[in-house]
Amino acid sequence: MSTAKSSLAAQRAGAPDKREAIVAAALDLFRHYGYRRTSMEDIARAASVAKGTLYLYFESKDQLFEAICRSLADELARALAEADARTLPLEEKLLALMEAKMGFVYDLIFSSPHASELIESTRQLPSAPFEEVTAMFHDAVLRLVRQGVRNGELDPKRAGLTEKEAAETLIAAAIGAEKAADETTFRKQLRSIVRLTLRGLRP
Amino acid sequence: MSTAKSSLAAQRAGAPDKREAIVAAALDLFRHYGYRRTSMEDIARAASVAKGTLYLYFESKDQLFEAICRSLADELARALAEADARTLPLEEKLLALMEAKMGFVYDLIFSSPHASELIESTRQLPSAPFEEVTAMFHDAVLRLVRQGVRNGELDPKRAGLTEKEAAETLIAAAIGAEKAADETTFRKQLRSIVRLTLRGLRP
Amino acid sequence: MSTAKSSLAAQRAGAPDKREAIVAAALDLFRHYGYRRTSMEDIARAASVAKGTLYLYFESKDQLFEAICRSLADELARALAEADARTLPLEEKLLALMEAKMGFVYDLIFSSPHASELIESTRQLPSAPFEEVTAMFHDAVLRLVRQGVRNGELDPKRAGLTEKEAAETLIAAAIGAEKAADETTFRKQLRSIVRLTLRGLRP
Amino acid sequence: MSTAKSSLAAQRAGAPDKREAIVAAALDLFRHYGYRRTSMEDIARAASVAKGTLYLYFESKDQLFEAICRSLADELARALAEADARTLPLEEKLLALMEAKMGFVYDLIFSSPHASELIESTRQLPSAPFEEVTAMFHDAVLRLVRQGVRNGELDPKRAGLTEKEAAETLIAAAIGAEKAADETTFRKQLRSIVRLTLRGLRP
DNA sequence: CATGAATGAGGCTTCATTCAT
DNA sequence: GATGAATGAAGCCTCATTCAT
Repeated sequence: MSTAKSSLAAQRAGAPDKREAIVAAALDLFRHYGYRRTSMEDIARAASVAKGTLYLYFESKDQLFEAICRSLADELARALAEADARTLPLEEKLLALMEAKMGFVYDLIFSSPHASELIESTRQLPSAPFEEVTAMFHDAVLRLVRQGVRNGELDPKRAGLTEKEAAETLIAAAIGAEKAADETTFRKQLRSIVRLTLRGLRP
Repeated sequence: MSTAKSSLAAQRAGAPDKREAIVAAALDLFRHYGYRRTSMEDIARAASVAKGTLYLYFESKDQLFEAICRSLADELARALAEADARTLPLEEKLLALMEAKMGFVYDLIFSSPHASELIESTRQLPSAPFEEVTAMFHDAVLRLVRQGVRNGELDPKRAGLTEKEAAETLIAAAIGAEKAADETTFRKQLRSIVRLTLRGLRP
Repeated sequence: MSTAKSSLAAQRAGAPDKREAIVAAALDLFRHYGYRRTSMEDIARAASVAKGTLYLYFESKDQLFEAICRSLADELARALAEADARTLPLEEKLLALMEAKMGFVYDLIFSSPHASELIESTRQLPSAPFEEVTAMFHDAVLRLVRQGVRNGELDPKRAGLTEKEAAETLIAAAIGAEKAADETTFRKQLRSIVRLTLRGLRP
Repeated sequence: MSTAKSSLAAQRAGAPDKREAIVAAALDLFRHYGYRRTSMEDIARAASVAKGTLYLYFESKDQLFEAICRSLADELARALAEADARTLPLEEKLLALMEAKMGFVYDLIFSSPHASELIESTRQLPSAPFEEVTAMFHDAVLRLVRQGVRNGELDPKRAGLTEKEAAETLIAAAIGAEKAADETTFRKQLRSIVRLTLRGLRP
């Protein structure tokens, strides 16, 4: 990711490269081996630092994990904001948002056999960072639904749903795609889910 | 401690009471505290047996976990078979199947804060037992879709999907409901998802 | 200490020998190397048990230490009670009490270069056990002083002290002997201190 | 951080300020938190220098501790010399010496809950500095006893002691006062001990 | 001289598993 | 079969010390 940037300035400021290296190494290991099967020793080795160095940047294994989650949440927020900024037809726009959100989860997390452990820990320790970006996502979908209603493209009432319920249902259904076994399946299922649920909301 | 207890019948069958007690205790603890935070000591205490006894019935903690999964898979299979045997209108029947499957996962597993850890472990260790019942479930939904097509109630082609793809999409979408925060939400979302996706498959 | 006593009964009761072995090993090591320079590993090795076994008998290093202090306090209490029970002339009786108390401290604790660390820790963690026996000791000396006054052997008022102050002063002065460099010096100094202070209290 | 500070004079002498600051900070921390609970990091922070700087002035944590002891020993030597120089009646003079010695220990060291740890370390690492001043103290008391004998105020033989033994006993008894729980008690007990032991040495 | 990031040995504790009774 | 005391590998974390800047 960061290739040629270890300028003197960066070095002076507490070697942020090292922090990044630790986060990267830890994320990689957590994804491949799970939280509990990854020891601080492993992380240190993977990041090419000494065990003690980890504790210069993170107070504990848990806090390192939390930092990773925050970092992931930030990245997800960026991807979502980008998708939200695009101007596209309804279905395309919804798909873009869904792909940003679910694809992120799928790619970075559920791609690993220990993803759910990551996600799980997410619920216990550092829920905050993810809650924020999740709220942002729900809001974007709700706005899209409202716009569709105004355009006459959608009519949630026909399906017995309020606008908000419709948005929540669209999201809930799309979440199912995260569990796809491979990326191709994931994209296909996500597209199908979006198409079917949108068709179900048509006037 | 326990010298002359348990009936002869129980004795003959290898004291199945004890094995069941262990499984029940372990399931309970795993659900409440997660796999890694539950020690064999805890399980033994909860099952009112000695630690060593656990190893008379299960080779290791992992194998105990696998046994739990098998037990859960059996229970799920029973619930699914029951739902599949009922005669109901298309939407009701699909909802019954979905509730059997997703509701089971939701109730028994996702209801706990450590559910995903359980599920995750599922993927690593004992995928087999769940794969079988999952295949059974997919088959039931596919049969339902085919029947709907024959009845003229569904037309996957209109949505650009084969019958099999339609079934997979219905399932994938419904899976999203598992993540609901509470049971009421779960049931509402599952119903909405089923309704919307089915509407999307109408001719 | 306990040579031939590991009867089956003893074994069954949680192998108290082992607990004693641990306490003995730990006391020895603490005395020779100090609390912080003695690792649980060292203690385990000296007691011929595995590291984990220590935690079957004591919750933590600190609690092991506290147990040692309690054990010492009990031993001291026994020695004091024994001395207090003897019938002797005033000076001899006082000396017997002092030797029981100061000698105990001297022998078991101050004999080691890390004694004060033991004592110090004593003040922080488990002061209770020692406080009790200390109170018992002060009480015994005070009773002795009062008896001396009744007998006409002592007259604290001549030195401007109440009976209680006289007792406290006798004790305080005797404490100084604990710091003697070797046992011979200790006994000689204690005797001299007792004699001089008692002479100072004569009518 | 500190670029252009400290006067040229200070610079020339090797910045003695800094060395003193370190010693002062370390003494303070050792007294409040004990040797092992005080990290080099803590000392550096309290002295407002970098951790590495400590090692420019002291080879190790132990040597820093030794330096502190030497510094304390010097201070004690000054106090003793001052008391020894005064012209006072026997009891007053002895009390002055005792207060200088025991009071110093009491104030600077036993005043802290970790005092004995300090004292203990004293015995291991840097006994030398304290031995010298201790010898000086014993010598002063011995001279005082001899002078008392010449004056006819004291007669150790009556108590069965040589002059040297009498001096050692006076000191040993006074040491007990160091353990007083508070300064008022300390002063009272020291005075009582001196009075009683001196009375015991009277002709 | 001064800095403080980096090091890594070493400490305490947990827990899955074994085995003598 | 049943027990639970014992084991010891492995984990997380601390901190005295070093060294490049």
